[in-house]
Amino acid sequence: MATPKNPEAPTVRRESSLRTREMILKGAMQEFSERGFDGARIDKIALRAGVNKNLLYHHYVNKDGLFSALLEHMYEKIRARQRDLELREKDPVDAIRRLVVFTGKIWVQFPEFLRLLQSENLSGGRHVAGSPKVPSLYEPLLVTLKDVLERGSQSGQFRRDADPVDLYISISALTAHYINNHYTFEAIFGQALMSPQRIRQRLEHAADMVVAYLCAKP
Amino acid sequence: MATPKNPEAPTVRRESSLRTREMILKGAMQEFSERGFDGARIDKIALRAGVNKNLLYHHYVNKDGLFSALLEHMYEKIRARQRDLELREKDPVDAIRRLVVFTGKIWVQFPEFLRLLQSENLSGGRHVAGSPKVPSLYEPLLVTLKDVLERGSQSGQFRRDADPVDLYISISALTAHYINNHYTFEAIFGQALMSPQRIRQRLEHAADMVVAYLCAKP
DNA sequence: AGCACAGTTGACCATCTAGTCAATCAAGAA
DNA sequence: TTCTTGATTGACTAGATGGTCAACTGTGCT
Repeated sequence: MATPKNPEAPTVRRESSLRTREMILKGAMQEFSERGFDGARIDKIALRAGVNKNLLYHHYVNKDGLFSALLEHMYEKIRARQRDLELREKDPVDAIRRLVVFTGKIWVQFPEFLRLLQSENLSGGRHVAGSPKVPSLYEPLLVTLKDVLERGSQSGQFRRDADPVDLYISISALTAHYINNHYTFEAIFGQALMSPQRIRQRLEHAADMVVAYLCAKP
Repeated sequence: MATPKNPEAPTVRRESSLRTREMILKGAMQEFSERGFDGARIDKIALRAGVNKNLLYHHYVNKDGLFSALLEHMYEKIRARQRDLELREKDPVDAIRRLVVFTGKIWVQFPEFLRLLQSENLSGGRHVAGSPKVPSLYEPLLVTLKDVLERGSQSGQFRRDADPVDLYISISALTAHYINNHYTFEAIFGQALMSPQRIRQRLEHAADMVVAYLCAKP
């Protein structure tokens, strides 16, 4: 190859390596989300990806590098998904309601991502800390949220003192915490929590709570 | 010894073994909460407890047994703490508000417990599933909560359709999720979340949200 | 044709780790 | 004193695990 003219050009080899990287991330996603960072085994990831173990080291340096890459990849995927939801044009109350339910459905659809985050926070956030890409991904969401809050308070429907960061954390909490901890909650309360109906009830409850907060006078 | 008359009698040996068990749990708490189940090392636990490694196996059979014992121990500790809070005699709104803030403060005071739960849920709740003690610990809390809700709706302050289980999960979510995921949230939002002032703001926000939900008409 | 280099591979290893074994110690019942 | 029994200890191991080494392949630039 030796100093190619166009390094971005899709050559046969470039495509093949792209495919293997995809396969590796897929295998890593399964293994890391099922066992957490420390429980995950490099050999199992290679096996799941159907790829020679050394390719993981070739492409991602080491276990931490692989986890970091996977985390970024998933953040992008989830944010892209969240961006599908258009909030600017709707009635503020509807917009917030939809944001809550939609966020909850994302967790249901990608429970592996939640487990990844759980594992990441358990290990002190060392991978996400080294990724400047992540905050930039979430800035648009915050802007949109601020915009909806602004419109809601100007129309007199929303309180004026709501903090967008706290609000987003609450939306995330009310939906994700339920799924993250369903095993222990099921043990505590002795009831199934992951049936579709029960999840629907949960998301309605979460949406009710957020809307009630925003519409309450402080 | 050979068939002692009173097996409960506090002999010198019984006391010593009690002390070592305490030390082991203390070391296990540190190690498990810092590294999660898979990341924790039996040798490190023994070292931290200042105790011979084989004593862990003598008293708790294996790593899983130790984790289960620790989990039960911590559940008891946390629930005992929660029971300190008397909710029956207060105004319903005040009672709920206090429950939220108090719950949040417990997480701040015992962050290791939250990490333990995170690790437990990450590994599919296999330890808590085998413990019949845990649900019985939480039944009184549910009863109290139902009682407060009942009083609140009879006085006309609270909505009538609030589900106590969903409500408790929400209280837990709004407070614990913030702490559980503060590393990733800090990375996302680029702001410190664990300062005493910021935590106070968070707990006020959580209490506001729960109260607004209960006081809203459905 | 020749060559450089990313991609790919199997063999290998130093180290770590949960768990085991067999022996020793000492409290206290008889 | 003797003897049982739980508490305690050091030495050991089988297997796993993250990571390395050196070699090979074939694309595509010159």
